[in-house]
Amino acid sequence: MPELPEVEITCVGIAPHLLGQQPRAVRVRQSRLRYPVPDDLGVRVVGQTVLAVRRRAKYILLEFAEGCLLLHLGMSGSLRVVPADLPAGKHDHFDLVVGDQALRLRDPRRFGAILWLVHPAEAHPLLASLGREPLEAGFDGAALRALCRGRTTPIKLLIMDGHLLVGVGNIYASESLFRARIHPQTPAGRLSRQRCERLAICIRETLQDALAAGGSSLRDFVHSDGASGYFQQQYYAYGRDGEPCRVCAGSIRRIVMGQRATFFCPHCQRR
DNA sequence: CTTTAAACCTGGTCGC
DNA sequence: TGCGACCAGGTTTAAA
Repeated sequence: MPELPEVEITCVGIAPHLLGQQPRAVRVRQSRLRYPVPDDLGVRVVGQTVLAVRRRAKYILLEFAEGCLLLHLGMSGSLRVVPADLPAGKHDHFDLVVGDQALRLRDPRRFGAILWLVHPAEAHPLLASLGREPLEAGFDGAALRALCRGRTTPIKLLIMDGHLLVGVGNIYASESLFRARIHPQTPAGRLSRQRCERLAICIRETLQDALAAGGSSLRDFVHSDGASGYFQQQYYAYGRDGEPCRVCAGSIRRIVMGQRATFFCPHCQRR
């Protein structure tokens, strides 16, 4: 699924279609997502005004006076704004109908989520324990170093731990570490101040570049207005097992960390 | 507390 | 063409 940049772009893409609007219906075609879709969603949102559309970590939050509609795209989810009468496809599980349009969730793998959070939404267990936003002012080398202090966990797993830092998924974790020239298995607590500084910058740059590129191209992601997928970003490491490093021409390696594929250049990236 | 693996689900690709 | 094995962008939960 989308990582932070893709979720952010989705959020920005759908917002103008929803802000200030009052949904007139919800359609739940498949309620068995990651969590059961609440059956009283319609009661909560129909006729209520969308006051804000925002992102926290990889969650999209539609704010209403009484609570928030929380959307998560899981591994394969996408949100599009489509004509309200457009026939739904096999994996189009949910519509929020606004005027003659519908915000439509498509999610083949059904790891996504739709929940209703009463205010204060931030107190909900899913949101309460979330880590720092990497693009927020104040996330710098010192902040990252504080997260790393005393931890032996490999740095790649640390920057993917949503309770510490949000938004960095499997692709951008490998990409950020490549840019920072840090070996993914380096124990987090053993990174020098300088390397923490560099990694913090590289994480931000990696995410910013993806944002600028319109999000990485992903199999299941489609732009919110229905345009075709994103421009395919050129990765330095991700998915390039056995291919030449773009910096040193050495061979990119694939290992498994935390059950996830991890790509790095053994020559450029040091512990 | 930390670390690790299993679980949720569908579909695409690859080798035989 | 079919079929099984393996892979995929996330995150929670349970077990060790």
